[in-house]
Parts: sequence; C-alpha cells; structure tokens
Amino acid sequence: MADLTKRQKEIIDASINLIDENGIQNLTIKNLAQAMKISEPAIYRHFDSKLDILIAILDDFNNITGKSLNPAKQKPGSALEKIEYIFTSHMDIFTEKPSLAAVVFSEEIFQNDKKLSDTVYAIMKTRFKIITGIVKQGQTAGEIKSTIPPEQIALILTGSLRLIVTNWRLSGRAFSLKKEGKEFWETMKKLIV
Amino acid sequence: MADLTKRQKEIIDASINLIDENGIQNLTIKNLAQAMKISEPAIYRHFDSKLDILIAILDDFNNITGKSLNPAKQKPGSALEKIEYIFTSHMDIFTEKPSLAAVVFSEEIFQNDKKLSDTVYAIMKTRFKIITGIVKQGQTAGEIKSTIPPEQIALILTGSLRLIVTNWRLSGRAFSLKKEGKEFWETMKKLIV
Amino acid sequence: MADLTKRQKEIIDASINLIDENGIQNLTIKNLAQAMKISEPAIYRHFDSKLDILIAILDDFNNITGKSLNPAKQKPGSALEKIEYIFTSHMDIFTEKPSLAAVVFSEEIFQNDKKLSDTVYAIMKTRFKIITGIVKQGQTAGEIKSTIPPEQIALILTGSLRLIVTNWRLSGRAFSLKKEGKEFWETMKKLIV
Amino acid sequence: MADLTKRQKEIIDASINLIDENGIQNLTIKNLAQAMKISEPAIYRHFDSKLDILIAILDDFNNITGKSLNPAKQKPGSALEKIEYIFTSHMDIFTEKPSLAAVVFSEEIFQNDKKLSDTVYAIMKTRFKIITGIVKQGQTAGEIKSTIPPEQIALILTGSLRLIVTNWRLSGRAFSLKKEGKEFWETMKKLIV
DNA sequence: GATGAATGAGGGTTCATTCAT
DNA sequence: AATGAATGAACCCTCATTCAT
Repeated sequence: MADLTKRQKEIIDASINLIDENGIQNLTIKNLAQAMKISEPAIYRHFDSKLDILIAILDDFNNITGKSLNPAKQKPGSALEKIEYIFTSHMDIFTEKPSLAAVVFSEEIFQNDKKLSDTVYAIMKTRFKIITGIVKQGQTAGEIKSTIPPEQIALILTGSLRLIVTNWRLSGRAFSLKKEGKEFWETMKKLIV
Repeated sequence: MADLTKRQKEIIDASINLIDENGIQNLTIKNLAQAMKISEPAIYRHFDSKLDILIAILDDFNNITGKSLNPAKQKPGSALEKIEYIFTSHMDIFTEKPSLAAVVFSEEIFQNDKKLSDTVYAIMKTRFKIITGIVKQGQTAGEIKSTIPPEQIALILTGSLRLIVTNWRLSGRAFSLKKEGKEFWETMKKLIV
Repeated sequence: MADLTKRQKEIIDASINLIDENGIQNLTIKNLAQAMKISEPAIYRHFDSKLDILIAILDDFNNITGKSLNPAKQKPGSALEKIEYIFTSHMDIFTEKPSLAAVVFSEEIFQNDKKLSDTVYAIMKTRFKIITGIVKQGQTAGEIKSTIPPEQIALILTGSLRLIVTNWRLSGRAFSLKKEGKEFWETMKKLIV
Repeated sequence: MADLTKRQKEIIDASINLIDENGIQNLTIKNLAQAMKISEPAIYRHFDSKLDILIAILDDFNNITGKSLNPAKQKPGSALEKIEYIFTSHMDIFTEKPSLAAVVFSEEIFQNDKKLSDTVYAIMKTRFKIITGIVKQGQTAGEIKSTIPPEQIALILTGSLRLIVTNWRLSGRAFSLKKEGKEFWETMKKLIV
C-alpha cells in the first residue's frame, strides 16, 4: 500500500491531475509520459499496467482519508465532533488536492473493470458503515435524534458531501469548498440534534 | 427535441443500454451497430456524429424528467406533495429504465467535451433552482421549517437522491429503489417539517 | 456528347463548382447531392457512376473550347489572328466559368483512373497539334519567324497560358485574366514576329 | 527543415513514390505502411499526421531546388548562364527523382488544406521573383532584350518548364527530359537575346 | 423521377503494450 | 533506469454504390 517508490508516487500524482483536467479519457500512457517528461515505456518500469495505476490511485485515496476516518471512530469525543472532523478533513483534502475529487466521486471511471468497480463499491460501503456507527453512538449518547434511522443520516451526510464537491468541481471551483461544507454542517446539526 | 425519428429513438435507447452495461467506454459505434444489428455507417444516416448521440441522450432525459419537474412547480398542491411527486416519479423512471441513471448521474461521462459538460451543468443548476423554489413556497406556506436555508434542503434532497440511485446501481439493483426512496422521503419529512 | 439532359448538365455544373471550391476531393456524391438539394441515389438516375460524371466534364470542356479551336484552324485569316482568337476565347471562357480551369489544368485529378488520364493526355496532344499547325501556317506565310521550331512556339503558348490561368486561380482571381492574357500575347508577338 | 531523421526521410521518399505512381489519392497511411513494410501506427512515431508528411515533402523540395536557385542569384556570371543553370539543374533533379515532379507541379494536391495551398503559392511566388530578378540583371547588362517586361520572360520560362515536365510525366517519360529542356532553352535564347 | 435505409471497403488516428538496445 | 521503434486492436467516420419503396 504505502510502499510506493518516489517515482510511483509521481506517476499517480500525474495521473490524478490528468483525470482532473479532462476526465478519465485523458489518462493515457502517452499523456502521462508527456506530463512527466519521460518516455512511455518508462512508465512500465514502475507499474505493470494501466490498471495497476488506477488501483494505486484508489489505495492512495484510502490511505489519505483513512487517517481521518479510522481514528475518528475510536478517539474519545462526542459523535458530533467526530462527524464534523471527518467532514472538515475531507473538505481540506479536496481543497488541497482538488483533482482527487474528480477521481474518487466518479464511480463511472472504474466501471470498466470488474475488479476496480468492486473495489470502489467496497470502499464506499466501509465508509458508510463507519459513519453509520458514529451516528449510532451519537444517538445512544443522546446527541442525535433517535427517531431517525442512523443509515438515513449517514446517507444524507455522504450524499450531500458528494454533491457539494461535485458542484464545486463542475463550477470550476467557483466557491470556497471549506465554507460551503461548514454551512452545510451547521444546517445538518440543526436538523439532527 | 421530440422530433426524433423512430430509428433515432432506437439508437439512443441502445446507447443508454450500452453505457449502462459497461460505462461510457462501452459506447462505441461498433458496439452500437452490433447491438442494433446494422452496419456502422448506417448509424451515421441518423446521427451526424457520436457527439450528437450523446446530446440526444441528454435531451431525452430532460424531456422525460421535465414532465415531472415543471408541472410540479405550477400545479396547485402543497410543496411537500410536489417534492414527493418529483421524488417518486424519478424513482419510477429509473426503476423502469435503470440504464438512464448510469448516464445521467455520471457527469464524468460528458467531461470529455466542453459543450456536453456545460449542458450537464446547466441541467443540474436548473433542477436545483426549481427544487429550491418549491422549498421556499413550502416555507412561506409554513409546511417546512423556516430556520433552514432552502438551498440546503434542496442540496440534501438532490444529493441523497443521487447517492441512493448510485448505490442501487453499484449494488447490481440489489434492493427496491422505490422502497428505499420512499423511506428516505419519510425521514426527510420528519427532519424538515 | 452533346446529348446531355438538362439534369445531367446541372450535375456536371455542380461538380465543376465543387472541384473549384476545394479540389477534386471535394467532389463526393454526398456533397453533390447536397449542392443540388436532391438525394444521393437521385444522382445515379442520371449518371451510372462518378467516373461517368468526370468523363462528361471533360467532354463538356472539349465541346466548349473546340468551338474556338477547330473553326480557327480552317477559317481564313492570318495565323496570328487565329492564335489570338484561340487565346482570347480561352480567357473569356475561364473568366466566365472559372471553375472550369480548376478541372481542366489539373491532370492530377484524373491520374487516378487510366481511362481518364489517357483521355486528358489525348486532348492535350490534339490541342498541341492544332496550335503547332497554325504556327506552321504562319511561318509559311512569313508572319512568324521561321528560325524557331513551331513546336517550341506552341509549347510556350500553351505553357504560359496554363501558368497564367493557374496563377489567377491560386491568387483568388486577384487580377484580370483577360488583361493579363492580352499583355502576354502582345509580348509574344514581339518575340515571334 | 533538414533535421529529418533517417526514418522520416524514408517516409517522405516512399510518399513521393506513391503519389507519383497513382496520384495523391494513392498516398494513404495504409499504402505508405505497406510500401515501407511496417505497420500503420508506426508511421505516427515519425510524423504526427498525414498533413505533416505533405508539409515535409514541400520542405524537402524547397531544400533541394533552393540549392540551385539561391546561389544562382548571387553567383557571378551572366544572367543567361544563371538561368541556364537553374533550368538544367531542375531537369537534372526531375530526371533523377521523377516522382518529385508529380508532387510539385500539382497544386491540386494541396488544394485540400488551406495551410498547404498557401505554402505552395508562396513557394511559386518566391521562385517567380527570383527568376524575374535575374532577367532584370540580364536586361541591365544588355544580355537580354530590354523591350520585353522581365515578368513576361519569367512567365514563359516557368510556364514552359512546367509544361515540358508535365508532358514528360504524362507520356510515361517517353522522351529525354534533359534534351527537351536543352532544346527549349536554345530556342528561348534565340527569342530573348 | 426520387427517396430513406443500408452497406463493404477503406480513410486517418489513438490505444496499451512489448522488445531490442 | 530509460528509450526508440514497433504493433494489433480498436477508434470515429466517409466513400461510392445498391435496393426496396
């Protein structure tokens, strides 16, 4: 997972940027080589195939956001604080590395290949469960309304986050992602507390 | 818009199916021709280019869902009823023609071409405004909590609807979209009323 | 030859125009049909094949310019007058129907097909002989210097005429073909008399 | 210009041969690949597009004949000698590489593309001016009749050269280009001195 | 006379990948 | 570790032509 060479990291970075620029169709070995100013076969020194690059991208995303998800679950603190932390850290990550959003919220990209689409779906499910779990904790602790199924709250949280990020991307990053995220979270709190 | 010939309709139907099966990369003229059991050049009798086919798909979607959106705005009735109608009719459309979802909620598909991606973004914005408008009506009428910005509610509605449909697709339609949609809407009502 | 129907004449006219606009590659049945506002199969009502259209174009040119060439040979009058007549009538024809030049002085066009290229070469040779014959008459009559081989004079006349017309076309008809032709002829007279 | 790789030179050579054989329509990537016994995509390692190949052909011709044109202008010696040199060296070039003639004197070939046709026209104009300049020098030096406009002489020279070469090609190289050229030049001298 | 629909052959071009150097 | 050269498969699209209506 994390045992990527420096060159491999550069390749997945360049790949994400290419996808961000013009979609998955823009990620070709030729473009990648040009962007990195190396030859095309050179890519194959570092990855066996294009598929492996895509898998590495997903792994990379998992590593980055995992840091905000997993600890959040165990760390002491109120459920609301945990959710807020997940929320804001995602916004931070995307703000810092906007191209990541293009890749991660576009399941379409990976639909091509069974292995990839399964991976994506698995990631989504894991995340969903973690958030649902935190919501449950919050309900048990009396922080969050108990009349609402926790899955529904997780659904709203995840779906809205995705849409905000998507809008942000499609608008050409015309607004502050962090601010918009914060506003939404304030609204959410009003609704679920 | 609606002045499509019978053959053109068949082509966009076949296109949507291909995209649904294996993503946009599966929509090639060759596959399309094979699916329709005609030759590749025959496609070009009916559409000038592949791009035109994609545009026709978007128009088609707009026509189908427009019927549920626009009347909903003007028709008398409570805002909640209107939103519910939009919600359920979308679920009905996707249940009936699941492949449509693959196309419509995958902005990525159209990212390739400036003209297309602009079209998609415009559609999204229009829809968002219509829903926001209905929510406002509901707030004025005292049906919906006034303490929450209407845009935020529209965001939640749209984002959640998208995610439900996406999950449904990625799960291989493992659950009832209509039922899941209904449950979500019941939850929403509890939150916003 | 001359037994072309009205529709056939329209087709070869439209063909010449298309070639003139963008070269022989612009002469496609599709473009032809569009230009004439009829369907593609309709063309085949009037000509068996595209090749037949090209042959008809050559015949047409032969008919038009033959009128100036053949009589010129037999008509009484000085050789210089005859040549001048041929010269000016060609300039008149091209000025009136500029697209004809694009077709007739581009042997390349017909290189594709043995039958066509032979036809073109035969036409060129016939013309050359006629002019050479007139020059000979002029030399016998003492109008033209006898020290110069008549073929060389015919070569100069034909070659220069072609180049003037070609320049005129490539320049976007930026100068008066008639005037330029007249000037050249005046120069020629000084040289050969 | 001259920084063509060995493989690139082979490609433009093969291209010129194909055009010579059966006209521009014979120059397809498929034919080119077959002639060179490599695959079609292999061509694209060396040229970005077919258009670039055509441009390289023109450049190549310019380089080859430029050697005879430019020095001729500055080198000391009588104007007649200079013109004769240009004339004979062109005949030599075409005799050695007959296919070049098919390409260079067929403006039609390049009519397809604005960029190409402009290039061809520019080349023609430059050549014409150089020859006109030399003629002027000859008139000033008293070698050439001063009563005739220098442009007209340049026109005759260029037009006749073109026609001789064209006839030679269309006849299937049935006569000696060098000899025919020499004869014509002898005639010209008689006329303009 | 004319048309809508269709097609086999072929056009230029891009793809991920391999291999000798 | 990197490259130049190459390739089979596939891409979108256009061609002249045919045929049923």
